[in-house]
Amino acid sequence: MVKKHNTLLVLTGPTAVGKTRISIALAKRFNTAIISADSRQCYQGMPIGTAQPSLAELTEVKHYFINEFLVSEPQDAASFERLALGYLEEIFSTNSVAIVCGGTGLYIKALCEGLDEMPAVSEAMKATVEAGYKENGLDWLQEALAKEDPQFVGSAEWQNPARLMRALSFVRSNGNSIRSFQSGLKKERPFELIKFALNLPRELLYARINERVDLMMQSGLLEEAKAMFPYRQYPPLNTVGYVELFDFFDGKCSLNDAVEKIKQHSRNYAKRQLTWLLRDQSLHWIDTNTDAKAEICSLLEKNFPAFL
RNA sequence: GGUGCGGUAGCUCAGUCGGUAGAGCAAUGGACUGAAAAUCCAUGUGUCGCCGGUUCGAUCCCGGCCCACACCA
Repeated sequence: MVKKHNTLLVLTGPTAVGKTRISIALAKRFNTAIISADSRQCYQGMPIGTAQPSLAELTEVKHYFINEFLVSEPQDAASFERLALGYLEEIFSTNSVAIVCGGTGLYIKALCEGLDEMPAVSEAMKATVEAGYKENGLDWLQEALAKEDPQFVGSAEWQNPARLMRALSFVRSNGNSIRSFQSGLKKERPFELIKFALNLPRELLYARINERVDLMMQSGLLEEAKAMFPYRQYPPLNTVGYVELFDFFDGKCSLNDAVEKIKQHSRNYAKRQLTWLLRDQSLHWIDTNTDAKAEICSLLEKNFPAFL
């Protein structure tokens, strides 16, 4: 028997565009599993705020990287790349099609193109640098980098403390500039890729986001956030839907204001996702206003008749 | 009715010792290879409540009016 090429179907798009529903339909059609590419749905204890698939959906179709980790064990793009490649191997052992679905563009890029290999930075060093920044500010970070990592100076992200802290803790841990590891080269993957991005006219998307936030509140987001409140210092809780409610718990704003902020920040987030995604020339864009599933299938038929 | 405080960007406010004004948030666009639902960057003409007066010139000073809030009756 001739072995068919394994194929990874990627389904992405801004938050609340309707990815989950369509990914389930596709998974059933191909009788395969779904790998979530979502930097927040992978944690336990926040199913409502991160809009995880429902329990029914999760039993209907096998999902990976959903509800899998504690918020005290933060994941990142590199761990996702490693894990997802493992999941894929498992899926491809019995199936020639796999689906990745999620809105975290960097994770999808990590899986499809790979991240450059680089040594780890110790947690202790991260903490030291972060403390230094908190105490001495951005100038301190910039000056330290100017001295310790001249190669990084003039970086496009010279004002971005998150990037600077990583760069500084990286040189201090490894002795070399993080830049010397960043080749930007794409890795070869042992499977075909077909990438879809779902979208909606902006006004409609924003209306859906607003509605979904109200739905989350009706479904118990407030209680969920209350339960996660003790873990707020963990990075995964630095998430739209939780930080705003934490502010409410702190007495910084009314519940109503918090909910409005969640909507607003979700809209901002959707725009950032779109900005990232729009640069990816390999994406097939699909308006979910139309019958997205049919559109995807017809595109698949055209490009990859072997599947159907 | 009286007194006080205020009316400036979509919102909250700052400011101009008189030369037509600026922050935060929002909005819009953008960046982003180990926190990515994070983080960062760019973009600010608005009858400075209305009508008069003083002045070369008023959003700023003066008078009147309207509106909001607080307190006193």
